[in-house]
Amino acid sequence: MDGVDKEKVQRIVYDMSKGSKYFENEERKEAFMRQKIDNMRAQCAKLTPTAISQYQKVADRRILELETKRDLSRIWLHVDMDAFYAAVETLSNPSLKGKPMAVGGMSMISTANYEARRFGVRAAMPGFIARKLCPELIFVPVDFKKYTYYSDLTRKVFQKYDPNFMAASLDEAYLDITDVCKERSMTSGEIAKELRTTVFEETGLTCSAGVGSNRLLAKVCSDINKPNGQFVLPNDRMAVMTFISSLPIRKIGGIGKVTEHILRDVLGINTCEDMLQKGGLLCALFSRSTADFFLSVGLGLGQTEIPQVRSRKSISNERTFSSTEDEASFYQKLADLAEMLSVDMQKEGLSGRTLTLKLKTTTFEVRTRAVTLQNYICSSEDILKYASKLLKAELPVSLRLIGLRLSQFNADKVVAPADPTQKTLTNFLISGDASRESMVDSSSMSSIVNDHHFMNDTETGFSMGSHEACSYGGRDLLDSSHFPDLEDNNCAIGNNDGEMQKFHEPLNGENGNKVNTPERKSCQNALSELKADSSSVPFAFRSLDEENKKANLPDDDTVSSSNQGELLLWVNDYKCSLCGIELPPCFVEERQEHFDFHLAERLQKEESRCDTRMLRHRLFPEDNIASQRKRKKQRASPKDKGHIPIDLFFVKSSQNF
DNA sequence: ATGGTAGTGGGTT
DNA sequence: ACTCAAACCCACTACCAT
Repeated sequence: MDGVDKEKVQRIVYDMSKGSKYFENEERKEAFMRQKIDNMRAQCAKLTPTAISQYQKVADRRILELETKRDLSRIWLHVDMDAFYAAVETLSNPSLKGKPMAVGGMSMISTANYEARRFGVRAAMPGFIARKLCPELIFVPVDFKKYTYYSDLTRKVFQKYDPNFMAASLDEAYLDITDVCKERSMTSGEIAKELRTTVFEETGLTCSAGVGSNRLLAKVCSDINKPNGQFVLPNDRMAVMTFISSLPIRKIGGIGKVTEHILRDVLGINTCEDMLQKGGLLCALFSRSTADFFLSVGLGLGQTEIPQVRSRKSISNERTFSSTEDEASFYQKLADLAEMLSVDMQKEGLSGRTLTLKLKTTTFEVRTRAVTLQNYICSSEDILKYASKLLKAELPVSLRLIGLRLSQFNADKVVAPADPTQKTLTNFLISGDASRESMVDSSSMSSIVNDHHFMNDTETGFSMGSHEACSYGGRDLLDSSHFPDLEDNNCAIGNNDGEMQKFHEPLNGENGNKVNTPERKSCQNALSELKADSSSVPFAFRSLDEENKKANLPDDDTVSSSNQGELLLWVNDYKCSLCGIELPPCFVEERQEHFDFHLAERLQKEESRCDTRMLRHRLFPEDNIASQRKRKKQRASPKDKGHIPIDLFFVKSSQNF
């Protein structure tokens, strides 16, 4: 954009943000990024000349291999509507024409028209800053219905050129125009021009187009003569290499601010061509998939295939509100989100077994906490039940956002869960272990993908974003290796605070003890349950342990040596590890009955060949209990040491035998 | 002990 | 008084098998 006073814009944005919680969080993030860059630099410096030349060889070979995959046979067109939301709003209110306008509100704007952009107003900029940059800026609230309507109109046009076109968003699409070019004996540029004209005729909206031999290139091209323009990159290797050579890496989809920064500051990479020159270092510092992506960018390669139908993997919703510590309002918001999510799930006929709670604290720190269930859920009651448990473990906390996500869908849209439960009991009875068989399958599948790494990123901690989406779909193999009915201890609430937190913990002195470590979390769980019912919890494994030690029976491997699946545990102090039924700790008698039920099942099966001593050994294998207890204890943080974790115990003692 | 895998959290786009 | 949704990648950990 010409005529934008960049420095003035930057100063205003800075002045408006400075001192805010948001700004402080941005500074933390930047500090973290600088740390990452320093780590990578150190790693670079450690490389010996021989190692570098080794990696260079690896890179050269990789480049040759990637080159063989170059496909110049397809013609891809990327269409991008110009300032889509703003343009639609101008259509429905022509008085906005020629005036600086933004779609959104004071807190955030989605799109700005070109008049507003001249003032430095941008998408994803908060409205109050935009207004400072351009006091006469007109704000128009978002109206997705309208945008969807116009998006559908454009898609009807796209369909005429490629019935299988790929919609990337409401305002972007990829079309494979190879066939239509051939059939109508037109050049790709002519097709692009005609398509843009038709879109304008049908909608009154302008768009920009890019043509290239793959989607990555087409996308870059559509940006070149924007707005209301187009650019064609011929399907010719030399043309592609020339085009790519001077192209700044930031223009590539999948390379954003952070990646650009890292590549520039660590390796001195500015253009796509530099990717090839520094191929050795890229292979030395990044995982194979990431290095492959970078190298293929250097070669101007991209996806040319129409991807297999990608089913959606999660549904989520989240809401921002003014910061509060009020727990009652948290639960109200949670209930609303659960209701909305449930409606969305049922609209799609889906149910999921992993529920993720997302929180953004007042200081803009984002946390997610997830639980994977044994059964699939989609009702708002179930969602709210588990979401509340997740949230409870985080209290007290001051929040500005809560979100919920359901994932790990049932593949075949059957809502009835039942199956995992059944299998568990069966496994229990036959002393078999379905998970073992499943694991064989999944490991053999993923070994295809994980056969080789240049090296891992342990030290750098660098993680690449969604480049896979526009490069190689190799990881998709992994998706089919999730067996929904796989029987695991999958009810544990995980909590793995990442490096980010570790890093800024020290910077965050007064808050340091509030960080939720896994230890703290599990203790909080246990504690809250204790509060709910501190008197009636039977706690029997101490004596049990002793008993079994004395028994010290010889191995009875004749049936199976597997101990797993045979213990009755109350996972999270709530759920039977054998069949998934939920019984809170206070249901003491019910729990005993439940245990008896499993026991009776087991006895029937075993009676014929086992004496009771053997049975007891199988039911109470000391190692398992002891080791699980040990692990639980290790997780307890020093200050909570006094509390015994109670989310693991037997209902009945061995006296029954 | 060692190595592979699934689940989870967090970052990035 | 700095959004929302969805995908993917990596690090870490617990767990399991050998």
